[in-house]
Amino acid sequence: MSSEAITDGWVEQAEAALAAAGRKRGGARRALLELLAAQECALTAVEIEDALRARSARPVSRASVYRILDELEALALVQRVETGQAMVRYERVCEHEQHHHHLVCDECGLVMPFSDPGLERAIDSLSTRVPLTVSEHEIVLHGACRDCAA
Amino acid sequence: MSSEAITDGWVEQAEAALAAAGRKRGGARRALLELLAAQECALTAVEIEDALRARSARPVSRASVYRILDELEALALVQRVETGQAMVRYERVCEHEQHHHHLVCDECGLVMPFSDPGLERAIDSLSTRVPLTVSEHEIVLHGACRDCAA
DNA sequence: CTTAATGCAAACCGTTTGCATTTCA
DNA sequence: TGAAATGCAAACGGTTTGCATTAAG
Repeated sequence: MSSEAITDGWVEQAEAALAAAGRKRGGARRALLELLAAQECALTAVEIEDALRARSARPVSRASVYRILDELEALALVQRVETGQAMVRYERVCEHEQHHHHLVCDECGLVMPFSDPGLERAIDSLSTRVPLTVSEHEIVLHGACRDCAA
Repeated sequence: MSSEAITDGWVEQAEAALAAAGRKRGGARRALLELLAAQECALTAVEIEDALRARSARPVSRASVYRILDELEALALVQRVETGQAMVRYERVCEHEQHHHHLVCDECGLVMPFSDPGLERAIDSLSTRVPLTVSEHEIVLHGACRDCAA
């Protein structure tokens, strides 16, 4: 399916990284990995929990969702996205995939990904001139989406 | 003092905007405005509350701090800054002042302002090509500050 | 006087933790 | 069998709300 093509073995990459870190396998985590692999953009913990319950996929408790996301974040397999919407969002990080950022509609809460080479260049150059060893950056543009602006 | 020179009458501008919106004046809000006017970078609600209590300035209750910040944000006099540190930060918005963004040290929590014309240009141009009527943007670079990276 | 401003304490809600149980290697 | 994984429910902590009181216009 298309989602597998897009993620290009991200689930396997994640499992390998976890194994290398001495972790055992588990069904809850596997289900969560597969869900994230199929997403185009960031989800909240609750959205993840609901999706796993709804999809007849293995239900995973809220606590496990957070714990698993934390582990994945520590291994840089997942990234937090702060959209200013009270809850944190999470999405997979895939090396072979183009880095993207987010557009947030402050009216309806819609979150969309976007990417822009010029912006990446500006950030990369900036990163070398700043009193911080930059590990990550996150750009969020706020505004009104097409439907809401209409 | 330098803080007044920097803020260039922001307190008065804010009071005027509030009056125009039909609001009455109040001591708590005034104290909060003066505190924000004197800051160089974003503060959390708790930091604001503590600063007002400590400085022998008028103490302001936590609830009022949040309510006042919400009002000021609605009038675009104050801006939220999401640093991914669990609590939101707030800082004044001053038209006559150069727009800045933030560096966050993920080790010690230090938050520093920075600005970069190239980045602003990239964002402005980007804003016209994206399916969102952009009202605001926020850039946060995460990493390790000089002390923590050492 | 009429409405906004404020304080206090309780409610909220996303997230984290403690503990008992199950599963993997 | 020993360590990691998971679920459940309680605890946490930042933020918001309800309600009574005070103060501005």
